[in-house]
Amino acid sequence: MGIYEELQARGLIAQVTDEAEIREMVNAGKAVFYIGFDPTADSLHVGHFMALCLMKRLQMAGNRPVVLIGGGTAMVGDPSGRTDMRQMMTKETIAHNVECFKKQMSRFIDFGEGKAIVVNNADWLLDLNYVELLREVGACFSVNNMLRAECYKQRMEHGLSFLEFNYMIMQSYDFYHLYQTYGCNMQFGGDDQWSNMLGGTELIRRKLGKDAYAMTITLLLNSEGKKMGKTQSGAVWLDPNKTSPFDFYQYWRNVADADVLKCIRMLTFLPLEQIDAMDKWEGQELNKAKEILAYELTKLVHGEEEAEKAQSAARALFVSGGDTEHMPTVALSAEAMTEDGVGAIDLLLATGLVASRGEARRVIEQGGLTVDDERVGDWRAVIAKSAFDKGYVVVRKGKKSFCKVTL
RNA sequence: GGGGGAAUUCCCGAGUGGCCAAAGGGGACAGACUGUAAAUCUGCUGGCAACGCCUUCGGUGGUUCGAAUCCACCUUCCCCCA
Repeated sequence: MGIYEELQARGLIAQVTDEAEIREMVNAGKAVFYIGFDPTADSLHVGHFMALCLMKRLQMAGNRPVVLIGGGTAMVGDPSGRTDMRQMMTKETIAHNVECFKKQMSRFIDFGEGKAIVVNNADWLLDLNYVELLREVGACFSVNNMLRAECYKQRMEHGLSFLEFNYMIMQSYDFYHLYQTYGCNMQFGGDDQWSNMLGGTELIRRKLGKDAYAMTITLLLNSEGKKMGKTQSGAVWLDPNKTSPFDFYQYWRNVADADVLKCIRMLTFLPLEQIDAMDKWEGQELNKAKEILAYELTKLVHGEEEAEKAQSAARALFVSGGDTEHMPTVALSAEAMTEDGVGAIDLLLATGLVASRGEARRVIEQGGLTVDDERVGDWRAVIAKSAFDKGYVVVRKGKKSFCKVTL
């Protein structure tokens, strides 16, 4: 089985320009391909992670990856799949984000001699001359066609600035540039990038009369059709300071039944035979699959040690008798603890699990607070100092939020 | 360039002088049921030293005893005509 077939079996391939050609090239390890990442935040998230994994798989099959960081395109902002305009970012923010991206990526991709390379499109886009560019590539684009592109459709209803309209041209120019500079003949990207990518192959064909290829990765959607990797409070980040390994683990541990196998197939590096065996699992057995998914992904992103810690902390909380060593921990401030002990509201507030005293009171009134497995039903209750004799108490809000509190 | 409309709490969206911390829905959170799942039912959803007080309806000023609501200017967005 070639790499192309494997990608297919994992459900990673969404659209391709020329299946036969791409299959042959990729399986033979002859592709020089690029994936673009716009540095719109100071950390990569799960969506990027998928792309990086794809890169890794293809690299392992002998293909040469080019990581393109969109320091230039980020100045414009990609309107694809968005209903609102992007916040304009300052040059300083973008430069900072570029650095953060590079650091995180080196964890997944081998940038050793003759392996993958990193480029930043700011290096060629920022120096472009407007009129020259218009004459050189602007002539190759049909506005009629562009307006028909899927990525602009949504925005046609709400308004699209000329700035963002040019995003497709920037991205196309990137591909054209990389084709000429590095012989890069293939582009990968999220499925929402399809029209932008086609713009590039079209430009190369018109300008150079050569064929270039594009392939998109299936977007990771849950069974309700929503993008995965997002929580109430935002994206699931790869930076441990933005999303702790424990929270990262818990995110995957809690995916819906219908999504587990899909995630394992698409995101992990487990052999397909093993995954196929899991496919037969049902009901409670799926919990095992969720644990595997959470463990494997945490290991890939944060390393084996962190994955072990997260797993053991999770088991400690949900399965009795585990060790509490790796649970998220907070120290109680000296003021909160009086002679008698600490008020239930103050204790809950100290964990950071609630945002205000009002919310803390509400949670307690509704029976959501547990201290060392004892439900505290009265918000006026005081947790005796002696409860801390062992050095800590375990505070639990609802079913899934925990925190160990030390003195 | 001309004309018309819009901005409300996490999101959508009612509200056009006091009865408004602001209907309704969604989401989130908590409880019951469970498998750390889904579905369902219930509660709850600005803050606080809490029968009261404070902050909030794009921004800044103003009218008024009293403004989300009226007026002026500003900002942003949408639609129509060029």
